[in-house]
Amino acid sequence: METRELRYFIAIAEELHFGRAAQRLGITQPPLSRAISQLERRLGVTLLERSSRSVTLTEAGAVLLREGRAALDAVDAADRRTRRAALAGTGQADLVLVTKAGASGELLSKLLDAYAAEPGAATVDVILCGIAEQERLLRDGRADVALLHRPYDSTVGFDTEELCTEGQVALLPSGHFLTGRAKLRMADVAALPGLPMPRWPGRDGTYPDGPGPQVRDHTQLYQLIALGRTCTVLPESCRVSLRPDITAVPVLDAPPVTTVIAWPPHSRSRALAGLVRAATRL
Amino acid sequence: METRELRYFIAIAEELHFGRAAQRLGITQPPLSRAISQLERRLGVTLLERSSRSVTLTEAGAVLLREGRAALDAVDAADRRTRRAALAGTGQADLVLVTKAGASGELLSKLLDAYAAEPGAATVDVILCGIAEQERLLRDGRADVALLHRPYDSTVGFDTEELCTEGQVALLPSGHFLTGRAKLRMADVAALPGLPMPRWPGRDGTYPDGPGPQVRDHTQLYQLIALGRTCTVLPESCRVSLRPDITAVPVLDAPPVTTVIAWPPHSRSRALAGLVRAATRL
DNA sequence: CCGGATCGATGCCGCTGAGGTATCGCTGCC
DNA sequence: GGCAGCGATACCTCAGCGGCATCGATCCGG
Repeated sequence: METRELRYFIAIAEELHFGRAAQRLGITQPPLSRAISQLERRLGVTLLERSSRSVTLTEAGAVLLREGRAALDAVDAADRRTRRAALAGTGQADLVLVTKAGASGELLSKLLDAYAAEPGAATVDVILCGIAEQERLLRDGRADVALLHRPYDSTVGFDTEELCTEGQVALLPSGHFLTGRAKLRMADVAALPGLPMPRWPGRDGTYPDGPGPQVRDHTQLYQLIALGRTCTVLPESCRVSLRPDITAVPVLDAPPVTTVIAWPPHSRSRALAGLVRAATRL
Repeated sequence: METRELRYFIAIAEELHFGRAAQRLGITQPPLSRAISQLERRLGVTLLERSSRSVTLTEAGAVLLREGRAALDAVDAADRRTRRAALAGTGQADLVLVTKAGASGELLSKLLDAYAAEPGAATVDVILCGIAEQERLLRDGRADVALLHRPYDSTVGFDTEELCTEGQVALLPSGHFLTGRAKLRMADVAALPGLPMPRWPGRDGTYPDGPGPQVRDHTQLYQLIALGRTCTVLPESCRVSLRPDITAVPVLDAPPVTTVIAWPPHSRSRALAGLVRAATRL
């Protein structure tokens, strides 16, 4: 199976329309029709049900869509990582690290400092993004390593080392009556009248239903907390960069958050191994 | 990058010889030379250092070898799983499960029974093999799901659910003086004079150095234990199928072994989801 | 120091197959 | 029933893949 065929099939499987898929691929419709039926012939499998008015995926087609995406990501990763490997020492970044904006800022800077101090350390680029993108960046080779936070982030499919574990704190508007308490329980925070927990977008970009305000990043979140519209529970390391109009109170029974360094299991380059070593020594 | 180019490059990177690589690929040498230099031109990267008497990999070439193998495995997996998906309901196996021979026999049969009793259960094939092959089979799509044993097996790169945890027992020849004890410690077993621990092959197929006998499977192992040539520590579930000339004694401070069900993270088909559900309900 | 052997690169040719244009056949809709 | 939308097919062109012959560089034995 050639990657061209995979790309074609995935385009059709996503569009469910030969014409539009062809347009997206920058070719015309007939070669696309032929490529797909040839792929079906070679696999000995019907991938699409065509009814001259609509195209639908068969069971096997759905499998190939899932598996093919993963395979194409792997091929793209090979391409990108090879290109980047060739630039080593030219001032380009040898490693690309992704993490969530607003999380583990202190740990990250300590890690980068510690690694940079090592002899022969590679240069490290940092990308800040949402969790949904992190996985994708690691899988398709635009990034090499990530800082993730269990149990919030899934570490499925990656090799990991634990870096540190911390408790969680509730963030409340300063002056809120609960800020007088030295410690809280989840039940105290969950049912606060007038301060519903915020809703974060899922990995498909849509928001779950519920009473809380929609938030996309920590700036929005902090603003809404300061305004007295929401409250939240975050790892206690967020305290070092907290605005004065927000107060943090430890939540005893919140699950502890473990920061881990994660990378695709097969890609253990020398530079990556050095970074991981520096991280575990912190 | 096309899979053909990847296959060509990997062949050369492994052989480090254009002629032999071409032979292995079933083509002649000139097209291979051209394909590689074209790949290098397209990537903008030198992959091989040719000195007209020898071929060596560059840094970037080594990266592409690693990443390319993973990518090709992913493409092969897409191919195989698509083919198998199309055979659903034709009496072919819908799921292929791998595990080590001689481990968790009881758990496995309970799992298969429980799943088979579910409405709409798919047919499940079982492959027994060594740990080195398990990973590969899962990665290139010849298998869909595995039973692994932490901490012995690495679960890196896979999604897992824990099934059960058990202690470990020492296996000694019946009549050995230690079999009179109700419990042991690792130190008791490690330093037994005349009963050195056996040596298992690593994932490259070679045996580590040491005094113990080389073993390749449990039959060999049991034979050597019964002969009084070695002893070992295994999960206690091995007791149900133990020969009478071998005696098991609990080892209190041996690390507990957790049996997990593992699968590639992106491939969560309905059948697989059903099997995992049945497993967690055991 | 030279002739032969080895090995990768290059020039040239034939043919497969990928992509384009035009058109057909089917289907749902007004 | 006419028309529009959509995928399949027929036919053509040409890029590019693979094979053959050969070149140029390097190593080696004598």
